[in-house]
Amino acid sequence: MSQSLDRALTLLRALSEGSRTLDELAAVIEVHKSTVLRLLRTLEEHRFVQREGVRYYRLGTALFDLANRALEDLDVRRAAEPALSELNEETGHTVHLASYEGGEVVYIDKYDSTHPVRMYSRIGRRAPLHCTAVAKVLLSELPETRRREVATAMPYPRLTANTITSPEGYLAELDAVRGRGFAVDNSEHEDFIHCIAAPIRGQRGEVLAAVSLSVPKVFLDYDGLMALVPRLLRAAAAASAECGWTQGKD
Amino acid sequence: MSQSLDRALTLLRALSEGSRTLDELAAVIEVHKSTVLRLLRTLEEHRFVQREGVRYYRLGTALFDLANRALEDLDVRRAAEPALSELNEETGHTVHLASYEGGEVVYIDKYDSTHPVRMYSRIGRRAPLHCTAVAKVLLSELPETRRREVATAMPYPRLTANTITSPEGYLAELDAVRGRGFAVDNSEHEDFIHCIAAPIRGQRGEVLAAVSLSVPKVFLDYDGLMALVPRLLRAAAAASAECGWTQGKD
DNA sequence: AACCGTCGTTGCAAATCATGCAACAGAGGA
DNA sequence: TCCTCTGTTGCATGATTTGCAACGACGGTT
Repeated sequence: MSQSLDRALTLLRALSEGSRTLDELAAVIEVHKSTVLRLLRTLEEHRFVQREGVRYYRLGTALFDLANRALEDLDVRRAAEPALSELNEETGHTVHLASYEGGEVVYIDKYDSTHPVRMYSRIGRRAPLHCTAVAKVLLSELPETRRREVATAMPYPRLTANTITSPEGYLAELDAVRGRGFAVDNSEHEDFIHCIAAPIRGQRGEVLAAVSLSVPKVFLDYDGLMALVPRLLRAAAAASAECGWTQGKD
Repeated sequence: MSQSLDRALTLLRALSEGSRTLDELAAVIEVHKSTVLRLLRTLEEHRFVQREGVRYYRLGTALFDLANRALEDLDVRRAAEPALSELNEETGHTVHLASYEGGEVVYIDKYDSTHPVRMYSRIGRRAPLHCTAVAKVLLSELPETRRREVATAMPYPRLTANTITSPEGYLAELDAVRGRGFAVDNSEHEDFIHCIAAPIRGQRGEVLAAVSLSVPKVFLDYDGLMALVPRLLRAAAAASAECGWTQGKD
């Protein structure tokens, strides 16, 4: 709708992959370099980009500022922090906090494993819907019609031998998740990692976010992972309590 | 230079303070609300903003993604991580990593205190130049002329009884910092906290970033803080080694 | 040392693109 | 039910942005 803005945002995305020169960027959005130059200048004024030497441009500090300020404002994140941090320290494994935002599942917090072997993840990253425990938790409590819409519209790329690859299979899995109160990713995303996830609920019992524990299979086999479920549920309950959830406490 | 882009970026900044409605935003940039609507639509397409219900807009997930991807690409940050994390675990105090980017000192990483009393800070935030240990470290090794330019141009708001409030005082302090290899913020920023910081160096000995330890005065008095200097310098040296620094190792 | 090529930068003229207006729609409250 | 408040759309106007072409700075090569 707004051409110049559209172009500028595309530039930012390009820059997120690393520094670029002026006409590399011009090639990306297919316009004259003088046009890019002017866009970059406004972006620079607002500190969204930054010059690196004379030739290269990269993302600027305003982005860090904006993003982290917004993250901080997420109440769930603040409220869940103590419980998740404790879960991370006690188990030593990677803990993720994810939430459902505008049709996608996004990692909004992360506590790295204290073990030397770590998995790769990033705050702000979008989680695949069909093969992660957090996504299963978050989608499992959508209204049924919406759930079906999403499940049929989304892609099911096979990533490992265990990946669920059909809407029917996925919808059945969501029902199971809702029934037992936690979700499992049994190496459906990456061969060497499996995860469990549980919901964090708010005042009215609605699901605000999902906590997950991700464990390399070399550390714990499937049964070992299942043994962690009570600990995970305890953390999720503590976080939920902080968010005003009272149901089930009586 | 680019009006619509300029306006859109201003909108983002406004949204970083919380959700806004359409005409609240229109008031911010003083344009017709239809104009804002169209800008928001493009921002929404790129996931820079997100609708919350039908009335409110807030920042979207693309921002988190961009910012954290960019942060991750900072080599210093990755390289320093193990050393800083260890420093944080051993001392239990808040560790900050800051770097000098385009004329400002920005926090690029943070390890929270394990003590219940925590200080407030945020990744992406800009640090005041005249009263923080990290800024002193980073500015102390600028070329002399540049250093003087910066020191005379910057403001010196008095924040505590100890705040340095003149360019002369500050320049002298920078010389001292360079001489002894670490910087101190002796409650110059906030009354109840004092900090020490040291440089992380790269291949050619240039300062890439600064590590700091921030300690509430109720935990450690000035002498206690000074006793931590060797531990801080050890962490800084370890991080420097990871960044390719070899000088001084022989 | 002089040349050439590459890349960033600027002034200008043309028209595209963004803007404001005014009218419509839909939700919520009185 | 009516009224108000807020979001949404179509359209005409012209300000804004765009591409061009020429300039300048830098670096590498012969």
